[in-house]
Amino acid sequence: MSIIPKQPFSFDLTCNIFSKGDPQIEVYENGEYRKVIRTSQGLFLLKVREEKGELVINSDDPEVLEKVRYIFDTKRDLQEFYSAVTEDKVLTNLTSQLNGLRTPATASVFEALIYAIVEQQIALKVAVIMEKRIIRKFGEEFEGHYAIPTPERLATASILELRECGLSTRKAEYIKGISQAVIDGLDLEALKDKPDEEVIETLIKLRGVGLWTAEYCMVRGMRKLDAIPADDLGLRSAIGKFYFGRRASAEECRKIAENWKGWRGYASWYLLKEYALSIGYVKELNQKRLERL
DNA sequence: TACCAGGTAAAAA
DNA sequence: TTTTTACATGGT
Repeated sequence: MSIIPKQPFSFDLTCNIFSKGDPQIEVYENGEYRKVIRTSQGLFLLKVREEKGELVINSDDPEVLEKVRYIFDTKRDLQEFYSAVTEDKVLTNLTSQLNGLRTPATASVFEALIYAIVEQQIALKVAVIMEKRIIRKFGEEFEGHYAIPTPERLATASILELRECGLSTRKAEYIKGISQAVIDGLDLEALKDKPDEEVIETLIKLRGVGLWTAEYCMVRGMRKLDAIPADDLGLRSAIGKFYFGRRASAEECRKIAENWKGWRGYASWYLLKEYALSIGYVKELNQKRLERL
């Protein structure tokens, strides 16, 4: 089955962050995105490719297709975002360079929340190593791949087992606590439909979840596109580079972001993408463009 | 070798 | 109430 995404849409740019991913967890290689997802039918090894502007999926299950639409944000009209930020020169430049880039979401809110905890304070590269250890250790094996661990599995993991993945005792406790809260009835998925303030209020009641973690989770796991993790070091560096010539403070970030109202999540993703994740890619892309001229 | 890194809760002041 | 500290570990 295939999906026709709303243009502009760039599968290659959107998947780029997975190009160095773990082939057994989540990866983009040889033009194919691959990940084990959880549906009401159980686990499924999702494979997505782009052909002639359409996303080709190895399933015709409506639930899987809807998941793909969600992960790659295929229904959104990016032109609305581009039009909304035309007064911002920095962003206008980026939106033309990164035309069609979507923010890839996690398949579940829980997944984003766990990543957020792991990524607190430590270097992103270190965090990614730990995340892979956690998934390999606690995730169910399926067709040679590993699924994202369930709250049930993480809640019953021992502190020692989690620490063996490199986590601090504290973060191990956070992850167990959040998993237990989900088991006890906290419906993270339902938060997607609640107003931003209510989501933040709910999330920061959890031990280990501060404002940064809540906002990160909203952007990465809920498509709350107006949320912005202003405390994020990477974002503060990115905004700083473009608007201040030094690392910006969280307050300065929120102030700049007022201009992007309605699209703060997307705007910050474009800035981060350029600044930290794929500067090389954009350069390479532009180089290819030049060569063609 | 230190020091830093997409923070947070708990202790100390 | 506000400020400081501990935490884990891989890069640089």
